[in-house]
Amino acid sequence: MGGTAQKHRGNRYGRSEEARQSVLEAADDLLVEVGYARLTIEGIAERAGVAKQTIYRWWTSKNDILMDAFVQDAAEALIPSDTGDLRHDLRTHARNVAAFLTASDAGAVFRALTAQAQHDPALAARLQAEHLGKQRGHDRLPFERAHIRGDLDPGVDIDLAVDQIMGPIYYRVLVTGEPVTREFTDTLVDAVLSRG
Amino acid sequence: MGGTAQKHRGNRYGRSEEARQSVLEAADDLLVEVGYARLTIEGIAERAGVAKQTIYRWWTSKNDILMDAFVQDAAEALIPSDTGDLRHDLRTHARNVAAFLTASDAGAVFRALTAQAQHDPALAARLQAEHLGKQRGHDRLPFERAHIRGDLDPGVDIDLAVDQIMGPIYYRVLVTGEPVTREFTDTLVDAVLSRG
Amino acid sequence: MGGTAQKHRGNRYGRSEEARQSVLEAADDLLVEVGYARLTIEGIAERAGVAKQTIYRWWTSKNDILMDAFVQDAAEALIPSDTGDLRHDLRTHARNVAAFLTASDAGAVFRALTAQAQHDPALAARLQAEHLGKQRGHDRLPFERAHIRGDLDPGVDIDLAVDQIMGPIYYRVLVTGEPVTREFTDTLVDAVLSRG
Amino acid sequence: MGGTAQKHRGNRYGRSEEARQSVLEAADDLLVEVGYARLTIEGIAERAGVAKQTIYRWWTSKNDILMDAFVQDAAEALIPSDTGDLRHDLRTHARNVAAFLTASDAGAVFRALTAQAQHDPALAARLQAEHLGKQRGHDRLPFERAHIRGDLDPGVDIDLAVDQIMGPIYYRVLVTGEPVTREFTDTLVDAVLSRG
DNA sequence: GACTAACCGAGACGGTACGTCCGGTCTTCCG
DNA sequence: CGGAAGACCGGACGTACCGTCTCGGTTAGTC
Repeated sequence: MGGTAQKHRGNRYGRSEEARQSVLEAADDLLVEVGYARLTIEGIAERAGVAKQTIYRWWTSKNDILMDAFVQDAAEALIPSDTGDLRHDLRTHARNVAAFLTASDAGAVFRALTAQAQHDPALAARLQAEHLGKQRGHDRLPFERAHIRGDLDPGVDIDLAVDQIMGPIYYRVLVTGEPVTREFTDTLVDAVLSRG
Repeated sequence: MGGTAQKHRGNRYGRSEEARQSVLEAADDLLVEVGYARLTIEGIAERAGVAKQTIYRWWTSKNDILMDAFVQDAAEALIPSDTGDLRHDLRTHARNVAAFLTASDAGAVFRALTAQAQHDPALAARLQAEHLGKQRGHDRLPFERAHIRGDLDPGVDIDLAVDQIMGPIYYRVLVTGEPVTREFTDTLVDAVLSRG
Repeated sequence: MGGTAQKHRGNRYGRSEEARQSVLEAADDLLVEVGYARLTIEGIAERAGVAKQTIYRWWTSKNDILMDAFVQDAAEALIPSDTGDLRHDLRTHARNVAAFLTASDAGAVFRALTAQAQHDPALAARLQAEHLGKQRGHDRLPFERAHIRGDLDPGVDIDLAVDQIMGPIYYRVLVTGEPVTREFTDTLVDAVLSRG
Repeated sequence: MGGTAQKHRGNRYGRSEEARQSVLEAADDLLVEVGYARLTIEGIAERAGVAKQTIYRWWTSKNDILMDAFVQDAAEALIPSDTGDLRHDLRTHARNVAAFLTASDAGAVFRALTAQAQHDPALAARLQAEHLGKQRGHDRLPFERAHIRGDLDPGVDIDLAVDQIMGPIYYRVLVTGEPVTREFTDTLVDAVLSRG
């Protein structure tokens, strides 16, 4: 990315963008096909048509690869709309988050990464820095816009409100495994907005 | 236990209770000492002073062992008190759940199991059947007691209320990694009770 | 053996003859079916319908079992005929030895035992004591009978003569793997008798 | 050797000659030290300072390793001298064969391989192809040289003569366990030469 | 236009742990 | 007290990946 990697196949002036892409795609595909436990670096290398050493030159672990793949895929996702109607924007955003987590390939990668982050502080930090921080910013957006518009009760703690909407969604996905319906997300939004 | 396993060291009339205990304790200890990733069945066997085959005779995987260890440890934990005051009981329970998740050895095992359950449906099912189902029952108890006492607004959806309190707690623990303070849990309880 | 074992199934008055026979037959059968390398004590026990401990109570190793099985089977075999004609008796005996080694089940057991005796001195000693010593006596018989009849040149070293006939037969069977034909054994006999 | 394996430590252009040698020497040493039965591939790997997988990459079994070790060691051994005197050359050769079989490390490996070849046809074939065939050629040499010199009775069957000398030697070594004395081998040679 | 440093594929290597098989021992209950 | 059953500790099996290390080939800027 960025401009260092061009079309060459790799030499002292830069890495092979082609190899990079092959690896990320192979990792994505294999995660979906065989699952996290059976995802191996050797398998990724073979599927990508790349030497194992090439992977070790640029990534430190399979989590590192998945993290890159996830960042690339999920880069622009999950920015809430801005219709000027707080309730509507929140309801739509909550639904989108639920769909992302339960129905998309990127969501599968996210769940795998979140799982591994439980026992890998470095991964947890990267996930926080490169995704969760930004995502929290997105999750706060509807409230901040409403605040600017003057539509928001000044007593509202935005971080708490975000936790109260997002928390139960992630809880169902990661812990209880229950389906996350539209009724459920709408109710969560309404509960937060009806308070105060 | 149960009557099948007695004092013998294992023969055709039953397994060795001593070996069973050694394995579960070794697994617990090693998880805390070296972490999930470096927890191996060979390591458990060595620490427990047990042959590897004895482990494979009774358990199918290291997750299976951890599940047993967790069920044994967490069996009686996290039952909410009953003071007759719904708000008080909920606040105390929420604090206890948070402490369990973040500060106890059993909580560490739970987080590891929840993580692995993301890519192991069989483990997810066992976790649901042997812990989460029962725990949800416990989490509902304060509301049900209040309902019986006539202290609860009849319009309250108990399952939703539980998700709204527990969801954000697990979300912070498993996803964002933020600390779960007493203020946070109290506020969650109050938000649920103030609605309607 | 001996008379201590009768029809009972094993109690304080002696071992079970039935179990003994089952084990020896199972060992014989399995040796032919799966070969020496895949012959296991557990396999013999299962096939014989006998507990492993019963085998360990009476035998020390699978070689020990095979040795018993072999002694029982080959007990009366390979005694040379006595027609009064040294050349004829030797030729017939040499042919019988060759047939035993190459074409019989007992011969297969013998070859397996001889092989293992190369790296098991205890087995070598038992094989010598319980079979080879007796067999050497049988191999010498035609010469001794001829000696008594006065048909044998007094200068003949009987042990050497036996080695010169038997040696090449065993050599072909155990080492070169060449077929041992009637022409070959007849020639060996003639060569020994023509000398002197 | 031969050009494929050079000084490198093993890469796609060839294997590590150093590892190959370590394994063969470790196998040789351990066979003598602990005996065939206690010779394990793990033991060889540890002694050789080599990974188990490296052994499995290049050899199929411990017999395969021993076969390689034997071929390398015994390559040039046991070629009979050529003094122009058939009786003398045969006597010397017979004594050398006996000494090889009973007193040398390579002979110990040979006996182990011959033993295993009884129940391993593939090993028997390799032993035949890579050693016994060549050795039989060597064993025939004195007779062939004498034939060329015109010193040999044309009626002599060389293969039979070789069997009559070598057979009893191997028989004593592999079967009866009797010592193979100089008198014994000399007598065998004389018996073959005095016929006709 | 030859040189050269970094990247690339390929894959051998020393390791660790896997899950299985079997050896030999021990314990329990039955006959 | 012998035997059936089978759990137990121990150790080796053969396999799968790990992460490291050469190799020879390729490529693009430099001299």
